[in-house]
Amino acid sequence: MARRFVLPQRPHAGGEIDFDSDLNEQQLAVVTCGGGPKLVIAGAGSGKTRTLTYRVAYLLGQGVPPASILLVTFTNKAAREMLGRVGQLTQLEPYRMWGGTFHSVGARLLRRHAELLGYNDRFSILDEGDQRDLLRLCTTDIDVPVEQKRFPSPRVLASLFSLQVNTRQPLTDLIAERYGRFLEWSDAIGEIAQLYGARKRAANAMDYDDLLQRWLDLLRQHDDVRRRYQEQFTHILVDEYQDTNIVQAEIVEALAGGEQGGNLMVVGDDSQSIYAFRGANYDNILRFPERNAGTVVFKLEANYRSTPQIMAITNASIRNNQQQYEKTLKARRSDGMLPALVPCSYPQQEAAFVAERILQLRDEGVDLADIAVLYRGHAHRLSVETTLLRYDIPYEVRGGLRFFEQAHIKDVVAHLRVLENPRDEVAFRRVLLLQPGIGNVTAERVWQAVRTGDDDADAKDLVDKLGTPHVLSLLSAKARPAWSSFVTTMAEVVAAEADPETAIRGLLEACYEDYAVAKFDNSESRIEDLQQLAVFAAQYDSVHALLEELLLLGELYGQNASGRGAADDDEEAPVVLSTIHQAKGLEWHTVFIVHLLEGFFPSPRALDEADGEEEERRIFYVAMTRARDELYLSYPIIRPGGYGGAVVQQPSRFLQELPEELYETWQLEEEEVLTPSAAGDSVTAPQDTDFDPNVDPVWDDDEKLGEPWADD
DNA sequence: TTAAGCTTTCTTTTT
DNA sequence: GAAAGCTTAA
Repeated sequence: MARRFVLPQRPHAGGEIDFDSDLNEQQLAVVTCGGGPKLVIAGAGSGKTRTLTYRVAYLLGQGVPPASILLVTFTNKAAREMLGRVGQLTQLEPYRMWGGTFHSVGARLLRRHAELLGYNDRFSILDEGDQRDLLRLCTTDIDVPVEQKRFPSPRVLASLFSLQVNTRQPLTDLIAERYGRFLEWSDAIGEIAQLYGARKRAANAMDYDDLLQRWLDLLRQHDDVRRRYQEQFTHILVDEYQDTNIVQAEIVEALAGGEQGGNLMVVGDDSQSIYAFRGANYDNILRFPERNAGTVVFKLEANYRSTPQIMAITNASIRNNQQQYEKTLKARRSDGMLPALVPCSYPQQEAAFVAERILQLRDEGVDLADIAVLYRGHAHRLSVETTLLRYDIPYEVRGGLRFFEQAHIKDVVAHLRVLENPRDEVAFRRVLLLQPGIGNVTAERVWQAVRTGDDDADAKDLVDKLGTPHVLSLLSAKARPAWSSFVTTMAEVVAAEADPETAIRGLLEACYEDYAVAKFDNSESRIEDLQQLAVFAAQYDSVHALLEELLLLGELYGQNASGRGAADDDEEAPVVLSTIHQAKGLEWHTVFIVHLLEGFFPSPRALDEADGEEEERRIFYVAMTRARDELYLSYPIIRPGGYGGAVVQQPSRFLQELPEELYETWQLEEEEVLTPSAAGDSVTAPQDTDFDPNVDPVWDDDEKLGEPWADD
């Protein structure tokens, strides 16, 4: 009815970009290339992000409309940063471009077309915790003979079903391969898979894997939809392609397969593929040219990040892998110090070394925020964390429990989810179980009484039902007193509708604060978190937008995870503690990699998998290539064993295979002091030793330790 | 039927 | 060395 008036986006004057001087030859070739499938093998530190950014800017400059460009990245943060940068370069508003992770773009498209697949546009997204909750219900529903052997836990089931989607392997094969002991349960597991799928649908809910698989279904089953997006996305760029799985590859190939299609550019580094455990398929990048006829392969081989010394050691390490694209990274920086190999006696000493060296670096003028401590698994972070705390060095932990995954956050958010999607069984049960006097049995009854398959049902209907005499009759005497105030609260939240902040504050005051005090011993900090959540929610003008942010876009982590309230303004920006996986794509002046022990890194469980060792070596490679100037590889020779006894460990095989001339061994000596002195010079200057990583540096002893080494 | 208390099971990495 | 899961008491 209204007249359409199109406001074209035009580059402003001054938006001129000097491609020639901003990029090297290889980068420029990628940025300015023509149509057709493109594979860009981009070594670590080769300016991959820069190249992608300029490519997008270039396309816009060529007159490609922003809405025709789809940029898929590994994290949403990366997408935001890249598009923001494109915006700066081109003076165009970046919001018209499509950018994000596969999951977030998938969710966006699926909401548009949900009805075609039997969902509605307010479908819930189930995270892992929700997935497990639902799987538990499914397991209870099929009657497994209890007296027999153990049945796989929801966790195991979730990982099986996820791999089933992401790797396309038959369930029985997966069970046989990874959980042989559960083979006898294959039939029951298959049954649960069915049940789980049906229950997700009934709940109008998708888990992370559905966001990919349903997206592919959408493209495959609905030609008109597929054509529409093939026409829209004339340029598809995918970053970190080495970490995509089969479903993701098929999605982009389907999208790029249109008539003018084929403008698919994937960028990645096969040496940095570290997500096979969750179904990422190395073949995607290795065999991209086979799958996409006419592929032109580019290589970015100039490394601007690291010193030649660091590059020498990283290259030497990755050379031990068989499967990879041939490439030669060339150093562009001037010489720096040799990477340091630091054998330590025990974890506390290792942590002390890290802390002392950090203090020295700070004195030398290195920003704390430009220093990272990386480890293979979260468990390794503890000794470093406590030590940094003692040294009063501010730090920030990346990863671990995400903000949203903490119980108290999920509890409160579950209320909002019910309002958004009244069919969300998982969220509704969670809310019910918070009420006093209600356990599993009553929750089930109430759910059966109020559940609806009605597509258009809204939250108000649901809340109205909660107040009916019928529902009331299901409750035990214990549950009744609190019930009416619960129903009132929910009704108020419904009334607050579009305003997530008000809804959250209302919930807190009406009931959750009391609940938290009773339930958690650290209720204060949890309530504080929730206040933070309310503040955070204020930026969103709908519950819907808030939920999407929390579940998909969130790079939001727990407040309590940082050392000294790192966010405060006049505080120094903190040192970063992170798993290697979380460190992907980042870089620091100095990187410490700790706990490089055989038995930890490579992870023994990974070694069970085919090609497990190569993947672990790539993880090690990713870790080392994060460093620009200084790299410290350390390990404690004694680690506290799982059950009490300390165990002497070998250094990681990844250290043992490194040529000696590529690093320098630092021998730690403990200063002899009688008083517990403040941080001093207890870290010695580097010394030459003839250390051989095959031999324990301090003790020639390979047995279990009966006696503690204690401090001598 | 709930909820507390006790036992058991793991810990690789995450959108 | 914690969280989930099961048992048992109320």
